[in-house]
Amino acid sequence: MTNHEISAVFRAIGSLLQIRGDDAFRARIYERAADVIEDFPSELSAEASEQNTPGYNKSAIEQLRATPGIGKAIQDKTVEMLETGRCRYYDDLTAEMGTGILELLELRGVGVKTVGRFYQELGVRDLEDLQALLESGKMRGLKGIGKKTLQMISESLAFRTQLRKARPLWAVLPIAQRISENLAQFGWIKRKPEFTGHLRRSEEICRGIELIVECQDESAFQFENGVVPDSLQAFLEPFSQTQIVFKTGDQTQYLYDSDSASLIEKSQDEPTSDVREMLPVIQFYIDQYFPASIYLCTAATSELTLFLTTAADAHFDALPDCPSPQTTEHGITEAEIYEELGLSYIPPELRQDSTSVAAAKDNTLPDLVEFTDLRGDLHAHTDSSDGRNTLQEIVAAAKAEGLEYFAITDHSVSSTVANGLDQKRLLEQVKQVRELDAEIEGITVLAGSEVDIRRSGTLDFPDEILAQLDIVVASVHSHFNLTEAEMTKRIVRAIEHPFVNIIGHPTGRMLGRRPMYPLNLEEVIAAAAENDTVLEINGSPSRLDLDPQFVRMAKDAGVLLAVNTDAHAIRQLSHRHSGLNVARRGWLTKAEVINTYTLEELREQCSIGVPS
DNA sequence: GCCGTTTTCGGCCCGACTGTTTTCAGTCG
Repeated sequence: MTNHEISAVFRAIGSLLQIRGDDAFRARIYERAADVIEDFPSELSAEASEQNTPGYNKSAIEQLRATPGIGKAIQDKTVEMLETGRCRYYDDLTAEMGTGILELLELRGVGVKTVGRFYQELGVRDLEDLQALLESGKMRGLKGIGKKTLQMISESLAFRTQLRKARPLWAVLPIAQRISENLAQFGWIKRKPEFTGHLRRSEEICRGIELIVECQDESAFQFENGVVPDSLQAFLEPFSQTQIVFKTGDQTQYLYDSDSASLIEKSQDEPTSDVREMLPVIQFYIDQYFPASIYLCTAATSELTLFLTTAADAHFDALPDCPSPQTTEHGITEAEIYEELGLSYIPPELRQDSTSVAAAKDNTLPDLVEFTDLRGDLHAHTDSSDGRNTLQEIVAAAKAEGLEYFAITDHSVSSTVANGLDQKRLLEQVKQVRELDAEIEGITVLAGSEVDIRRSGTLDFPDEILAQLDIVVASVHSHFNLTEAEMTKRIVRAIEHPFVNIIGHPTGRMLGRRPMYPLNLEEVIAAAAENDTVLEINGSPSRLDLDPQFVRMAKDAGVLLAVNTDAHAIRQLSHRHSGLNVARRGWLTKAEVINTYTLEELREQCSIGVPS
């Protein structure tokens, strides 16, 4: 198991204990353990840490045990998970309570106390139970839950229900990776499975998992006599609660019967001429709601399959012609397919809608920004506010990543929960940053702040303080329930502030948790263009804010963007990757992303890197 | 469950603010 998976188990234990009404302090220990392991600097499993010994990474476990708050019980359960892949304590808890109850915690308007009451007093075990309860009217008159709260729960429930079919990339990726790793072990697979569909397009919200596996030869997916190889049976076992469909290339469909491990021919659908319907594929559901497709191909058909399955429907329909399924022995490459279609090559991230097809026809597709173009990060936190690492640690890590410059932007005083810095602490930090910058070779450290935009649009620090900073990122962290007009005015006011360089996570959305706050993006973008204020693409997988559609709007208005990590720990420096994906999906070129600038260019063109 | 002893139990608890409700749960990063 990976650190991430272990962390998720501990977090679930913590939540379940609270819902059941156990000791809150004990529950908190599990949550803290989840935090520690999530951000642990090395993988605890020997495999994941690439040590050759089987089992767990011994020195990492010792280091974990030495962490404050991690005791023997947590260590034992961690080792148990690394050795067996299971945690008996967790299994017992979920056997008693189910896992559906955890989904209720994601609802807005309720916390662990209310969910605990639903569970303990009303016997609610999942979203369906709650939905039924809401519809029955039994929730009305419940102590402590008034009309407004009820309304919020209802809306949030609808948001969650929708989310079962459309999930954030960060939630889907680990499942897809696990499936890919499981498949890769089988002898009939020639090389590691490849992501396609939503995953290959790097969509922030996925509606399915689609993988391509290249088989040794076609016999691997003809399934003659209804025989399914043992390895595939083992693979499909966890999904056998849902319908599993096998399609061969000739439009024959089979239903998989897990009891007899055999295929039963399914009544024929209407014949179709859509070549995508003729691809050999195994389709099933990850759980009740989320579809997965595993496309089977050979070396000769792999790139064609990749091409056909990467395009979103709207994009596919806009293609001038459908590529012919005939292939040569070596197979046809995607580049050759585009050439044949009379189009310039369209990067997977742009195969979302019809607009890229039109641009490919005219040869006007942008030259998209590349990961290697990124020179620095302009939004990161240390343990002075709510980051996990010290200034020295995270700067050293940024340097090791090859960054040329790195801005320290801890929270400001209003963000009390995040231990925001007051003026005195900020000025102390600025001094430390300047000292570190003078000391360290190979990277420039910038002194900044992620300043709260207050309710009225004023900033959390006076001008004479802001003037001493190299960079000011201004963000909204409170009062999310303003009207659209109020929120727009608030943010525009911050944009107009002469010392603000960048607006951080401009729409405030949290993928899978809450939608963006009401905001008139046209006005915000127009103001940013007018005032030369940069808008942020926040690379945190749970945000990915701005959304690509807004990135494109900003680009078209001539606004520059910053791809920032908002790193709260060293590992989160990797958020540059997810941020870059968004930039590419928003059609950005190198010149439109300020992190690709040299420090000198940043100073001259963005007034970043110098006190105001 | 963890920690640290006045060494085998007792204390631990992100916190200011909001909004709905009437005394407290939820929110924010």
